[in-house]
This record gives sequence, structure tokens and C-alpha cells, in this order.
Amino acid sequence: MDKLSLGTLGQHLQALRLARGWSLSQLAAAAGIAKSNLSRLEQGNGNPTLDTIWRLAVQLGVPFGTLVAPIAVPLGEDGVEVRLIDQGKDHPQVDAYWMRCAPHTLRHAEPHTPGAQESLTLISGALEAGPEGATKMLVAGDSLTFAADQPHAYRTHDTWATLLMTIVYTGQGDTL
Amino acid sequence: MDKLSLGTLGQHLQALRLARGWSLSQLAAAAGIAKSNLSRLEQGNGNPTLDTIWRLAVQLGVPFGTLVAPIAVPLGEDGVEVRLIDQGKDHPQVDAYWMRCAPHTLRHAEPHTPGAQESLTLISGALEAGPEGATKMLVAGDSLTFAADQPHAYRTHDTWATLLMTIVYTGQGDTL
DNA sequence: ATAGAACGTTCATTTAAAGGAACACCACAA
DNA sequence: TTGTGGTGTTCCTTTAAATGAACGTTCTAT
Repeated sequence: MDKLSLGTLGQHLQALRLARGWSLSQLAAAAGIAKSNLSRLEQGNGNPTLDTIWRLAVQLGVPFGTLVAPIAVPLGEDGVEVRLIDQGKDHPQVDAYWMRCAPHTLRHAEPHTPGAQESLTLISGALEAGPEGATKMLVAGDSLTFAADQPHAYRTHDTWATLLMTIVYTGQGDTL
Repeated sequence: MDKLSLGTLGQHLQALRLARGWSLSQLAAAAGIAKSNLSRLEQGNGNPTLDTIWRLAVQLGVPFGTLVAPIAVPLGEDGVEVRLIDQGKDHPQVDAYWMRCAPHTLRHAEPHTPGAQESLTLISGALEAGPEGATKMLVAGDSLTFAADQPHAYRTHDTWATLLMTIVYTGQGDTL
């Protein structure tokens, strides 16, 4: 079972604070919490309140989960982590995912429904992806769109890859 | 400034719990917390500890941030809500945002740094967007890429619009 | 009906998180 | 030197979150 590591939060808080060149006192004041509180948290002791975490996340400008997420990413079995960001309700239907692949990962994906189009946008790292046999290399900032109604694959080499993935289900049967 | 809405957490907890067909007592027992505690949280009162949130998230099998993220969208003053999804650390730098616009919204955006490219992908609804004077209509599944180092705008008509936005800072000065 | 078991709520108590002041420490300037 | 202003830490106190038991319900089975 997953366990809450208090140390991680402390490491993240301190790293993010130092990255911004702020002092502990400054951040505590800006967030509106006691500096004794922040000090304890950075040391890895304590079990902050949602309110406290929230204030710190807002000040640091991070998406919240960033603070508590383990520093070394807990990947799926195949080295790939996928998160659903949003899911459209219109026609065509659109699914948006955030995805992250560890180095030296190869992931095969089954064909989706006929007509489905998949688009990738690299946020960081490098990724080789596309239909089986016709993959392309992507680096940060690159995008790739391909037909997803056939087998396709994602593969990393020496680096991590973080990307946005959208799947558009241009179902040819959708007459609505 | 962002504010922590306690009600949201409660709504999410209850919705996720009911979606799994669990009783309050069951979930509390499984998570190892007092059911009085969970009851209060679902009612929107209280300010749970990180430990408490963590245990509930693990039991419900959700990525944590899901519990606190807004359910019914609290829009910004101009009817636009923007959430940072991820931020690349490579060159070029890439920022990924999730964005949602209320009907009959017009949002002007200042030019970003020179060379910046912006890409939009509609998840649902319809949106008119692009450089000032050269905007295009987009519906679910459509994408648009344009130079973001000039004034640009987003505008909805009778519908909501949900979209993914990525900004690639192809800074021409980056020789690193 | 009526006992039983489940539900979710409310309350008093216990526990610990948050706050505030004092502290030791290091810089830099007068 | 000796201040003065900053750092981050460690206490003690105050506040409130988490607990556990008791409560009023509802539903089912006897």
C-alpha cells in the first residue's frame, strides 16, 4: 500500500523555494503562515493542513500535486505514467492525456476505433513515436499527428519524455 | 488571489465514493480514518490533514490533486479559467495549459516573448482564436498553431470552450 | 410490531498542527 | 568593537483536526 512520505514534501518545498531565491521567512510571510510551521515542514516533520499546502502551492505557483508527488516518479509497470486531463463531450469526442515515459521504454498501443486521430506534443525530453514502422523522432516543442486506428508505439532512448496526447475519435458512424 | 474552497473537496469525495458504490462507513474504515471525520469533510467543513487526504486518495485510486481540483468551474473575472498542466525544462521551453472559456467571452492576450508559438486543441465546444484580425473558428478536435509574439485573442460565442494550449518559447537568443 | 444492522449525523474528548516569541547564528556597516 | 537586520531554528501556547461513542434514521427480517 502507498505510504505518505513526509520527507518528500519537505524536499520539494525547500527545492522550489530555493529555486526562486526566496528565504524561508519570505515565503512564510507571503503565504500567510508561521515560519515555524514552514521550517518544520521543510525538515520533513509535520503533517500539514490542506489550507497550509494550498497557500504554499499558490505562492510557489505549482499545480499542487507537485508538492506531494514523490521526487522519483512512481511509474506504471512499463515505465509509462498516464493521466487523463480532460474528456470532451461533443462530437467528435476528444480525450486529453498527460503522459510521461522513463528512459529506455517501449510501449505498444493497440489500434483505437476507426478514424481516431492521435496528436502528441513533446513538453520535455525526446520521444520516438507514431504508427508501427513509421515512427518519428520528437524533441521538446515538436508535435506529431497520426492515425491511431492502427498499431502504434512510443519509445524513449536515453532521456525521459513528457508529453501531451490528444485522441480525436472522428468516428465515421457519428451522424449526430 | 486563489482561495481554497472546502466545499469542492467534499463534493469530490462524495461523488467518487458514491461512484464506487461505497458507504461512508466503508470508505472511512478502509482508509483508516474516523467516519465522523469523513462525514465532516464531505459536508464541506474542515480542513483535512495531508495524511487524511492521502489515505482517501489512495483508497479512491485517484491522483490526489483530483480531490481538491474545482468541480464546478470557478471562473476568473473575465470568464476564463486557466490551469498549468506541466512546464518543460528543456530548450525550447514548453508550457502546457488546460483552459476553459465561458460563453460570450472575449479575452485579449499580450504578445509573448519573440519567437513564441502557441498551439490550441479544442476538447469541447467552439472557439474563435488566433492573432488579432486573423482569428479562426475551431470546434472539438480542431487544432490551431500561430505565432504568439503578437497580440492575439480568444472568443467564444454561444457555447463553452475547453481546450489544451501549449506555448513553445522558441527563444531565438537561446544558444545553449 | 419489533429486533437487528446498517446508514450518516452530532457531540465531547484527545491529539497534534499552527501560531508567536525567543533564541543562536551569520552578515555587513558604523 | 557593537550594533542592526537578516537568516532558520526551538520552544510554549493556542487552536482546531481527528477520534470514538452516542444518537436518530431507515430498511429488512423475524
